[in-house]
Amino acid sequence: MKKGDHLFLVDGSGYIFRAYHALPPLTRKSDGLPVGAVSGFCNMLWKLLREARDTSVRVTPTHFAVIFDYSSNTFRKEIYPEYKANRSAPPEDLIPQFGLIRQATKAFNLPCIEKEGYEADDLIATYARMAEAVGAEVTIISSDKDLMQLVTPLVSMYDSMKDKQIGIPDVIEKWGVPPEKMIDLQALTGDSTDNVPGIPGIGPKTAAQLLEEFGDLDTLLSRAGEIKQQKRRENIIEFAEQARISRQLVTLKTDTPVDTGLDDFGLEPQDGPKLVAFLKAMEFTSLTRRAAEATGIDAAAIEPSEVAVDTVAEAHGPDVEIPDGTAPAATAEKPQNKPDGGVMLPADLVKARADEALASKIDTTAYTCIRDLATLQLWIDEAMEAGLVAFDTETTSLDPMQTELVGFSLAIRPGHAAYVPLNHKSGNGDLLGGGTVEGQIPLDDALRVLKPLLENRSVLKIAHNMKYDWLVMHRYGIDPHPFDDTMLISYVLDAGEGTHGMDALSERWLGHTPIAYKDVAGSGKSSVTFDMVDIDRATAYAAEDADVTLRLWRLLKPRLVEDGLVSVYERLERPLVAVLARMEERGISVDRQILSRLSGDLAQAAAAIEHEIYQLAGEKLNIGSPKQLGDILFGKMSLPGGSKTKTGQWSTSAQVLEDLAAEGHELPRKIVDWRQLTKLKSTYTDALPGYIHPDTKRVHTSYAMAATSTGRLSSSEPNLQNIPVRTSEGRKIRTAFIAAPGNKLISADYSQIELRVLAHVAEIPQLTQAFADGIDIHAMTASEMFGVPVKDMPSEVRRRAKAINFGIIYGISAFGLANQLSIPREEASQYIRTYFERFPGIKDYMEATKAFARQNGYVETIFGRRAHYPEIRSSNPQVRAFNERASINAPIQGSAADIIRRAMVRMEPALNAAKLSARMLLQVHDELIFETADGEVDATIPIIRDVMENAAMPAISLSVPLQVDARAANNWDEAH
DNA sequence: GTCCGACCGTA
DNA sequence: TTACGGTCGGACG
Repeated sequence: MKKGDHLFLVDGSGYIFRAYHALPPLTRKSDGLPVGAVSGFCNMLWKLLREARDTSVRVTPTHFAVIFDYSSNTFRKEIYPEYKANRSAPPEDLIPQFGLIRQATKAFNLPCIEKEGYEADDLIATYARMAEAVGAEVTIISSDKDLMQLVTPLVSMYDSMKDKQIGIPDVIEKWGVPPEKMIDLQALTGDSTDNVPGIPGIGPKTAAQLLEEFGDLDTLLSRAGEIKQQKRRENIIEFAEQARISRQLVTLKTDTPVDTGLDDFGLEPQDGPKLVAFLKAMEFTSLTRRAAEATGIDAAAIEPSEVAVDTVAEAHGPDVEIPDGTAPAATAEKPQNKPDGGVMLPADLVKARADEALASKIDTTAYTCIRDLATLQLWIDEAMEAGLVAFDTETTSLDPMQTELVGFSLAIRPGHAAYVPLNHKSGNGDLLGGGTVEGQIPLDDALRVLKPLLENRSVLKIAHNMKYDWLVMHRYGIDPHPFDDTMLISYVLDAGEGTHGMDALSERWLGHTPIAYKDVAGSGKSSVTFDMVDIDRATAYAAEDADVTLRLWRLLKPRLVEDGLVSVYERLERPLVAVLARMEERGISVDRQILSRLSGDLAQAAAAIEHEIYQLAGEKLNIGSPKQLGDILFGKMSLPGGSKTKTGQWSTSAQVLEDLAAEGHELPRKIVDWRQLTKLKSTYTDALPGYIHPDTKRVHTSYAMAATSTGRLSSSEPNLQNIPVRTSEGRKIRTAFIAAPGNKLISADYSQIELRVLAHVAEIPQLTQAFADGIDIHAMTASEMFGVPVKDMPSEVRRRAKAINFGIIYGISAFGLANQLSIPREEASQYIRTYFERFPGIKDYMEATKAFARQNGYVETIFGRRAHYPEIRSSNPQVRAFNERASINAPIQGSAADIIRRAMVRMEPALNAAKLSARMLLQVHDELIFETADGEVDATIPIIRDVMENAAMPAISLSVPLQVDARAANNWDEAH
């Protein structure tokens, strides 16, 4: 930058608040996202930049930057803790706009500047002085009086909302003092909005008069005795120190350490497509049109950009790989409905959509069946025009890795839905297998016209359980995006409130029972695959699913905004869909021979024990039947003590049998051994080979994203999250999970993540310190509780402390702990009391969590995910106690689940950036399994560790470090 | 054929 | 004492 250049500095943060209050509220039509301040901001930038190109206007910028506050924790808080302490949380419908305005700045191709610990005003002051020093002119786009101290012959201000230039004469006219005395003036008057005290009874007029008379603040304070008016004199003397503090508070820092130099602010040409894409995403139609015209591009050809929405104030940080900013929503306030009406606020939209959903009836006879390419093209054109479409696939199997596409359905508006049959067969098949039904579009033709729709970035695809449809379509060479998933939206909104299947949601929200699958395809032995279903029946069923999905989306999506859950959905759920789909698609290699050999060994060992059991029991029996076992043990043999199950049967649990074995009985021991062997055989070594895919020769599990109340994933068909590890016999099964030739498996797991989360959320100093020091956490607990030194601690003492630590995470009860440790309940009770005495913060956390759950009906993770406990207020003490324990556990288990989700979302980009080929294969709650080429192992592990250990950042800065242990080997057993 | 309880594998 | 899914036996229709 040089003399003659002209720097524009926009006070972005100041603008947000002013625009929010000055402009009418405005929400995005499609989902009710509040965008009023964003709209005003974009219009202002547009105007400033248009004038910048208009050479007939005298003032034109050569350099341009938009400056934001980073957070309210600045050096001023240290000088004066009450500074800005009177500020309440911003209104909820303003919160998402903070992030959007930063994204708008980038869309306009302008530098977006912020710095932790400094206010926007300090950065503006610093840059203004830097520019002045090289002889450049500066215009500050703001009307904030706090910035007026910066005005000089070279620096002026511009109030964009009043279209008014502010120079030295304007400051004098308005405040009665020149700019350089503004600091002293503000020190005297104070500022109620920022909680700057000043001197009581002195307003701008008096302050100006006093400064005129005495020259400056210091002179005034030293000669205060000369003031004639008694009250004024007394006040100035009494509050002199307060005025000096005020001066420090209002004086802008002109030496802020800055990361970006002035030369980086050079005005770049507009990036038309980028700008139009953002404006389209915001649904600012007229500005989109103007921007497209001015930059000479076709707006219709530009796809809206994907915007990230923060719902929590101050949750923005510096640029990171993944835009971020989730944080607890507990401090956010409910949006205030504006009485002036006219504009739909989220709450109104939610209500309107709920009414609409219940009012409109679903007519399954009104759907279209599309049987020729021209009609399909018309529907696709219509969906393109609409910008959104509900989509659903119909297939031959529930397994997306095996299934074949039979048809698909589309819905563009409620009631406006169609089914496209592609591969229906005739039912009266003879030995030749029946024929393909006439009048279906050839699969390749249909996919050719469907692909541009599903991959068009300007058309939102809506599905219920998109991971399934994504996998199906991906196998046909299509990568659907962008998308919304009504199952996941429901999960984010209502986890813990029933299931999130489409039929249940339709029932719950639309008051409509969709056609049951079994009514179309039959059930059990008489069931047929969907390709054998009559096309008319299929049309009613399939098109209805798309219709219902669209209606659910219209109803549920706005609730995300109202409840402040947009970022949970957009950061923790939606991006994971494709990540998990790829993991499922990759599968993991399982060695059939190893399993087969283990199976044989287990069968032999079990058979031997079986004979011994028959001998000891004196008769043959079905050992797998707890009922028969109970009759023998406690009836015929009348062994002592057995407890009963809920249904009054004798319990034959491992615990009971172990206790009997400890008393010297032989039979119970044999039964326990037999159970272990047959469990391993039936559940693992016999079952797993059946899951090996015929083509890929790998095992492809399926992850359920919306199955748990806490935010954890679950795995099924097969469940790869419960592969044995605790016993050496069980661990042999893990040796069958192997890396492909030339590759290694890497296992990376978080160490003690839930206890670390507990230390963070409950703020327990001893735990935090122990994790910071990297010492044995259970031994530390034992030492604190029992006064035993950590060195040479008996293992039994440590074991008890460990059980208590886990108990705490589970919402401890004396009954449960007594059971776990096989000690009297009184003793367990005493342990818990001692624990709470040593770690009082734990007790506080538990009580606070229970109270929150009782008050709100849900609890929250550190990232704002909710887990609902509608029965926490039950009058049944057992039910209530159970819900209390679960609500204590959920924030801990759920926060850990959120952390690993964040790691998973970031993992692929991080590996790609490092040019590594490692593939993420499995997730086991606190562990990730990868497969990578032999030669890349050493380079890959540090990347994995880095992503996992920093996964909470920057949204949450944990008070404890996260530690990840990672190892590579040829099989899962050795890698773990 | 379908459902539920008991049991047990994991974090 | 939290969160899951799979297998089995046994009862029901």
